[in-house]
Amino acid sequence: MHRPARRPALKAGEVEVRPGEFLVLVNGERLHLTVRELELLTALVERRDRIVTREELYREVWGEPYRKSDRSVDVYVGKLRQKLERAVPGRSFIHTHFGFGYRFAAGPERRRG
Amino acid sequence: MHRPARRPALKAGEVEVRPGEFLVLVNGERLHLTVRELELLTALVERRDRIVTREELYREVWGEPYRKSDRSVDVYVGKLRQKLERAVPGRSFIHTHFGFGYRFAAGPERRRG
DNA sequence: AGCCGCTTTTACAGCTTTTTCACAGGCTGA
DNA sequence: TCAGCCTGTGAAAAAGCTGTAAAAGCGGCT
Repeated sequence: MHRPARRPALKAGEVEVRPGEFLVLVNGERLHLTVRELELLTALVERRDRIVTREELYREVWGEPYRKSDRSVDVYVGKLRQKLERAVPGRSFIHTHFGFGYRFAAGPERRRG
Repeated sequence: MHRPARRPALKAGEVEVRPGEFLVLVNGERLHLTVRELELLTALVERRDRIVTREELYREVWGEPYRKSDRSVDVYVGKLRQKLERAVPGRSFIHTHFGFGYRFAAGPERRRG
């Protein structure tokens, strides 16, 4: 893993991630996450509004090559969704793109191009 | 699932394809495509204004030799036409050249061939 | 040891996509 | 015009992907 020791805080809508402080705030409330959950959420928020493959997420968070049979990313996306849903009911942050990967989006669709 | 990592964005009239981001924009709006649809559209746009045989398309997208009885290319051209028609009614991007193949064209016709 | 919390793996149901099939209709050369 | 190959397309079958609960694994702690 080659991430800098100090990683900047990221804000995406209601979600604020401060990886360096091991802290996630949702609407100002602390969200209790495990290490893996925090790292995966950080990776997703760093890449917000983009479709990210499982391979990229796995490499970034687990630090080793992805095996297609490995479902860890899916399982942790599930955990994050549960916790985010409890924090902000009715809102969905992590979107599935079938066959491609996942995309974190906090705001309304951003127009691109 | 994902092919060459960094493929450049392509723009052809109203259609912009960003294969590296798994993204297609039509008049700035995201067009939701499946993996095969995206790859086929990318192959066509990369060869825009040229007649492309099914053999070439099949090799490029499916990565294996074409069998003459295989209608996959036709089926997916149909799917792309439907989705493009919904995005830009009245415009047709993918033209059939009977006995030869297909041709993607976004701009006005330059000449007949 | 037993318990606890976290991570990884497994299993399977439910979906979506892809492939294949069948047939209607189109095109072309003779 | 007609026979015969080509193309469009809906639909069924096959393949593949995702969500998720539950089991199994792994340290650390008391």
